[in-house]
Amino acid sequence: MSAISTRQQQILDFLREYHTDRSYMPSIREIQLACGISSTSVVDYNLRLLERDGYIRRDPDISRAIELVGESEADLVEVARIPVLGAIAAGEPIPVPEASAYAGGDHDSFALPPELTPRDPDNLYALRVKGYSMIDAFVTDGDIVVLRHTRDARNGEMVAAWLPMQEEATLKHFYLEGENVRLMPANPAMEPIIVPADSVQVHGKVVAVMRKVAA
Amino acid sequence: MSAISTRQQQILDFLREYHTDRSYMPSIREIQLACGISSTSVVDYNLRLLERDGYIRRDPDISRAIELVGESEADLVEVARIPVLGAIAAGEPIPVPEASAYAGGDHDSFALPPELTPRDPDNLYALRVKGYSMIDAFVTDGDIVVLRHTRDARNGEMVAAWLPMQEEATLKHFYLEGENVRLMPANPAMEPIIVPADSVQVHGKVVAVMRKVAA
DNA sequence: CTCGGATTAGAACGAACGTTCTGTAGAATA
DNA sequence: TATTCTACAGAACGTTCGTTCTAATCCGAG
Repeated sequence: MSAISTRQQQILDFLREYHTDRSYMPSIREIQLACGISSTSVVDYNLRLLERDGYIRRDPDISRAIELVGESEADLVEVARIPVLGAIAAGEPIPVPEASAYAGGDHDSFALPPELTPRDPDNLYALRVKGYSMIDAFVTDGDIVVLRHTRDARNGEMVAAWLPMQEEATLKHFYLEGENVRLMPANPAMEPIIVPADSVQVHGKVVAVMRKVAA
Repeated sequence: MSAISTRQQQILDFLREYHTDRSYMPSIREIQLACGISSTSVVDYNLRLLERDGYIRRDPDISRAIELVGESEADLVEVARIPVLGAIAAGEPIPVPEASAYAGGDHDSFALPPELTPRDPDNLYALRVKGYSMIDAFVTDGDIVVLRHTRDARNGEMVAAWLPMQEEATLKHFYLEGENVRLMPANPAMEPIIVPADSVQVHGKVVAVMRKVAA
């Protein structure tokens, strides 16, 4: 790509701005007006140069058929939108996802970055952490935990579990040992909990944790 | 949204297909042709219904100004790509971002979800956490910490600091108190560190933390 | 059956729009 | 100085395109 004139940069900037606003491209006369150009032929002239140099692509005879090549589209990333179903706190039952929740439910949603998205992005939901009861899992008040809804876990996986006897919600590593379940804190300095297998309700596996640090 | 007729579904499908191919929308006559409709007025009629029911949005008098609301555009999210400059560990100096790093450097990059992106997404970089020395900040091995590069912090902000005397990197809340700096662990059960202000190098403020939990 | 709303047809109008032609002014080149 | 290339200006032409008007057809409710 060769260097670009002020005029062409101006047009390019306007194209980007206009497109993010309206999701379609301006007409030549709109470019003319916005950039203070006195003739449509000048716009056409510069668009030709921009196309020759590979900044845009045009479809002849078609209105507003300008495409920005590369860049602008490049940092648009496809992310999984997952619903935030509610909060998880020590003494409160864990919200249960209904089938409808994953679709276009009226929940808040959260964009999980691709780096944290599992191969299989189904049955994911998120909960906001309330309180400081899960610091043994390096999770603190205000964090978002992303869960995959499942009723059974494999050994070693971190699960969100509800203990009906204790009336307690917790995030622990899961180990099934015969009749019992051992729930191991992520922090090895803390003590495990061992409870009968039938008094543990696994609500999902923890997939990711994210935290926005207050300014 | 009310139910949708076969014809309208057909048009909607064509809009999606056409848009992914060309990145702009078809004209009414192109819709007519593609869907085997005998009159442009029928296309217009059905587009009106689609707009009334909230499936699309149109800009009157403007060619090809049809927007698909929600869905197709919705899971494409503009995210900030931030460079991962290296690792942060207790006994190792904190990597310093060079000016070139933020641009098209050859670093790994990470897509920060919009929910965690600050108003001002400049000077952001990320570090991978090595080891378990920062559990008092609820940060553990393998976490990604997102930092905003700055040399001075305001009281209360969580910073990434390097203590040259102790040769130690740490994440703590920052409080300047006269000649000294008090570094408070996020976990209130831990003890603060108080050091002379000139023996603390603030490398950046912590903006976000993210963790992928092992399957 | 009749009535009324929903859907389709055909045609035409006029605005929006891309394109092209002619011409000018300045900078670069020789 | 003469020449050429770049950038801009103004106007006009011919499509493309959204819109509208009228009328026909279909179909379920009463």
